[in-house]
Amino acid sequence: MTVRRSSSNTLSGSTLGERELRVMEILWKTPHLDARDVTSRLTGRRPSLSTVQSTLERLYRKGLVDREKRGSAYHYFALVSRSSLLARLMGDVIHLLHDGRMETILSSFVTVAADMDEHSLDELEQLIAHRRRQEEQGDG
Amino acid sequence: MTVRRSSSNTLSGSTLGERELRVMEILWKTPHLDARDVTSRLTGRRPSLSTVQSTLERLYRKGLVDREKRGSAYHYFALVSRSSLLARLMGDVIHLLHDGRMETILSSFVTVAADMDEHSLDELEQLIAHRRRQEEQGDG
DNA sequence: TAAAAGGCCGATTCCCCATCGGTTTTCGGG
DNA sequence: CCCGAAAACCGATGGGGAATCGGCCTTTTA
Repeated sequence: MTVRRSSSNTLSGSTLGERELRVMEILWKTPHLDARDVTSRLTGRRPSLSTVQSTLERLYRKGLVDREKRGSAYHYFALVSRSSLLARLMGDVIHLLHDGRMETILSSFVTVAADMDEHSLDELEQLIAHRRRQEEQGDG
Repeated sequence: MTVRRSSSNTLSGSTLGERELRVMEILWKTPHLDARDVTSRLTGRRPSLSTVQSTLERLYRKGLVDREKRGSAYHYFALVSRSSLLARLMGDVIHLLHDGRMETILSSFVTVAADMDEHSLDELEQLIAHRRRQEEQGDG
């Protein structure tokens, strides 16, 4: 049956797997670890060293981490912060469902924030104010 | 090689494929279509009817659409709105990267909004105000 | 230089989406 | 009530990415 397709999951360009996430968490907590260190810090079932190496390699190719040769082994460190990655993934999701109206997006923002914590609206306002100040300095 | 894993992409419970998204778009635009109608509204390369049926079936199982028998065929309609889905997917992403500090999340919100449109901060503020009014009325 | 440690590659397994063809069910008309 | 068409249903096929290792080659170092 002649079947032609490009990619099954065009959803987000920057999807991460479970293990990849765990590894990012470790690198955010403690930068500059080699594959062995990362392996030893994984909780629960420990995959083999080469498995972790593959994971790190994938993260490297995705541009989420960088590395340096230190002796024989690479030392890895996160290239994107947790909040950067969060922003990126949110951007992907938004781009995916964008209908042209900013109101739709922002409304969903507020919904999520409100559902999460009763004080988040206050914090959100403070952050907006902070952001404004930054923009005035650097851009205004 | 004995390999045991639960799921490769625990990223979001509600991930959608490309075609699934297209179909949702169509149902948001025009509710109550059967598989044939949906197929005819797909732009570009037209998959066969059974392909679209499978897609609708998957969306049905995911709880994103519901259906009613009308004669011999099902009529499908969206169960979640575009903005609901957006909120859901954002919630998934956030849950995934949550480090316990609300500030991280909200900061990413603002970053994304600011990157998207220079006026979005204003709109965001208005939405927060609107939300507050709603909460005061319904929640005291 | 030889052992050890690490990187790199290919093979597997899993899971999910996309895509159909073929079979069964259903429905409306004669 | 029976038949043919249309739809639903089922199972096979193929593709892609993640996770998982074993094994081989390279590099470090004692």
